[in-house]
Amino acid sequence: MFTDPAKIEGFSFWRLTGSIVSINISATTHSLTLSSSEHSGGGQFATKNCALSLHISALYAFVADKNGGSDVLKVQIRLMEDNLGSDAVPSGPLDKNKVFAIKPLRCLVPIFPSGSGPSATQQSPFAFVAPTGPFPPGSAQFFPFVPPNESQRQPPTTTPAPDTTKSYAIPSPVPLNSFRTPTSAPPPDNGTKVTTTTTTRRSSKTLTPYDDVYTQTDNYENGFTIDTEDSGDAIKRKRKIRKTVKGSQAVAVSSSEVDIDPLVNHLLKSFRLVDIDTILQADSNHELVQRVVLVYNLLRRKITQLDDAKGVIPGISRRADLRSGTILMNKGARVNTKRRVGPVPGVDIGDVFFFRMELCLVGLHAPIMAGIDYLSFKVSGDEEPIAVSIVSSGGYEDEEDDGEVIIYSGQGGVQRSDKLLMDQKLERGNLALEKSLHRGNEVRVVRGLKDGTSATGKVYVYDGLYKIHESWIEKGKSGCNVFKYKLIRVSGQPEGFMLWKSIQQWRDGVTTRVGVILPDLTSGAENLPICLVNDVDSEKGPAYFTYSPTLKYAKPYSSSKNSSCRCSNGCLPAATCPCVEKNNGYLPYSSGGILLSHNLIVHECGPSCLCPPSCRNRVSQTGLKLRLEVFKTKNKGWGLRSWDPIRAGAFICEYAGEVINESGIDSDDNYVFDAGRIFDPLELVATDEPVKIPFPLVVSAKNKGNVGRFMNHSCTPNVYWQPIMRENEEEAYLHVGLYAIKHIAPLQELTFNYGVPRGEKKGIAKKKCLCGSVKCKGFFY
DNA sequence: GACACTCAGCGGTAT
DNA sequence: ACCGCTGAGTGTCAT
Repeated sequence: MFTDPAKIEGFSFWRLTGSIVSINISATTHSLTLSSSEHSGGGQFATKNCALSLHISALYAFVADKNGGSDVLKVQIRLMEDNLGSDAVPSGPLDKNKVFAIKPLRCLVPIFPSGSGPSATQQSPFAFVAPTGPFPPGSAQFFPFVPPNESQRQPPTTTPAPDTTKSYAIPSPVPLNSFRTPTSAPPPDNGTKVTTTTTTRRSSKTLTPYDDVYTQTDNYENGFTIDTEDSGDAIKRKRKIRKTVKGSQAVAVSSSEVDIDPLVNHLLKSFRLVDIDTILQADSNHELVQRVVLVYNLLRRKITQLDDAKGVIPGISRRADLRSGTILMNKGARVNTKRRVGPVPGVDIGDVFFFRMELCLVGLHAPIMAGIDYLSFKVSGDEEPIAVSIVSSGGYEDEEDDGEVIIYSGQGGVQRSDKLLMDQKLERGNLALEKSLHRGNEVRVVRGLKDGTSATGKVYVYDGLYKIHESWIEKGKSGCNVFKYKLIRVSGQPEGFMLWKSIQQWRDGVTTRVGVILPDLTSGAENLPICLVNDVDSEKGPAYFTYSPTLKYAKPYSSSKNSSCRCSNGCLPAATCPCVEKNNGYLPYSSGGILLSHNLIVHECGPSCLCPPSCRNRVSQTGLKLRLEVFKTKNKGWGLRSWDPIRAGAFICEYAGEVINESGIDSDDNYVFDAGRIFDPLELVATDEPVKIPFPLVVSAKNKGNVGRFMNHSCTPNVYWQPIMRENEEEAYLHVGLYAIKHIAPLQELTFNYGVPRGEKKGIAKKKCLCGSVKCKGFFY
């Protein structure tokens, strides 16, 4: 019981002015959150302005007698007083015996005892660091901590100023500690270090979720009323529950969506994404996540291709990324729809994504634009947002140090190019981050990075869980207030973004890749170097061969009446050129060089076409775009992988070598590519036709070849091959293009399915498959 | 080719 | 209704 005035000594008081919207008090976390609002125009409340969170050692609340007909809440707060700097705070005569009245007033003014006051003698286990700095240069103090100016001190005319000289009667005080549930225990401290550096503005102690909250609402005119557990409906917000249209109920808003509806249905059916709830019981989350992203990209690429063919039509959306996402969402083809704190099933650290929609579809981050995803927790009838994930894309002025720390800027403030036009407010995502700071909940972090392999694109890397350790307000470039949050990665997680940093350093030559045998095994034959690496054993390299980036034809197949194009600026999708027509009227590649659909044959422009080498229809002819490396695998000899992330549909490389006769296949040659083999059907298109090639093609890369020869077999590959035709007027050259099936994170091994020889081929022995996939057949040819 | 600028876009939240 | 660390395209500028 709080009866002895002496016990108040050593604690700070806050005189609470301003129109307080809510007061949340957690007996578990020993924190107090006061939200103040501003009376904005139109007689409405904007619950915007400031919230203040403090760690308190004890708090007592009382309901006083009726004061002029309305209840008046009187709150006495005791704060630990360590580090209180008397010069930075308004000091003055302070009667510590006071219990202050809280009424709907206009601002929040801290009052600290003078420096000569007695220091805290009761050491609380809860650290309280005074909100008085030091603050970094250029930063502003959090609003409530700024010494108030006179206008702030002035109470509004409509409400009486708190009487700080008059003592209130204290009717039977009830310590809030009594609200604590007896079973509530402190959370496990997941190795998170409690930082108490001098710059820490808040205690970074891990906090439990508020399991017990004393909630209060403000109706402004009538003062405060105490909210009991079951009377919070006034502020209950009903969450809108959207019904997703499932199954055959097509969305078909626009005519173009009607066109692709059969394709969508086919994709969903062949990828078994029709009724995810049932499927989930049998399939793993991982597989489902993969399939959703795969289907999304197939659909997006197909829509892009269809859009391209139509040309630019003003007023018609070209956002294939959004449209394909919407279609899948409406069909219910998404996973992890229930938003959650912590990891998302089926998504691993290091997974890459290329569109915000993908993050949404797999349940990693729901908003398609906003950087902060949060959800509301029901707390005693009130709702309080907590952040669950952020996307750090460098859109604001973020900084990061070693890849484990992020200084994240809050949202809002109307961002124009790189400047803020107004102060950010503690609302929405910012408020959620603030709450998460005190709750100490884990926040998923997605790093948005520039995709070096694409001119405009971005890559999103899931970097695992972080915790918010600090928050403060800074003045941005344009002088407006920006909220800043310091997030530190939870330790013990697999490498995520750090890998990207390492790769960047290898690329920049800052650090050397461990185990490099040759910096460029092509000796300059390709336009990018290909590293030879062995960090597994002492083998010095693969058997000798001659590097040749192109396919060597002894004699081309003859072709009749083939037309070449005359597109001097390169072939365009909407134009009618013979090369586009050969591809059934669609240019096979996107402007970024991504294969837009799976084709029976890709007809690229040939040697006699008049288009430049930069033509969009010459993707496989312009050399490597990805920084590849040949590396020693643990148990499969040498393999191939990429330093760059790879988008689904991206051209990786050709399978180069010497074209040989079918009959000339050497049984000892492990570097044969036979286009005539039977390949597992790819569920990539709305067709069940197997790949047909116009004439046999067998390539041996034993003596001569390119990086393609190092790509190993897998029963669940991430790469597939696609016949590419390049024609002259009289000659036809068939090539083997290797394309990414799905998005591939850096340093993941690139594999394709080697296929099964047709009929009984002598000398081609089964080899033991070591791909390690759950669907491994155990052998390959 | 590196930005600056523009704008439609849509799920989610708040009103 | 409003918001937003999109994404693609176009325009502008300094190399």
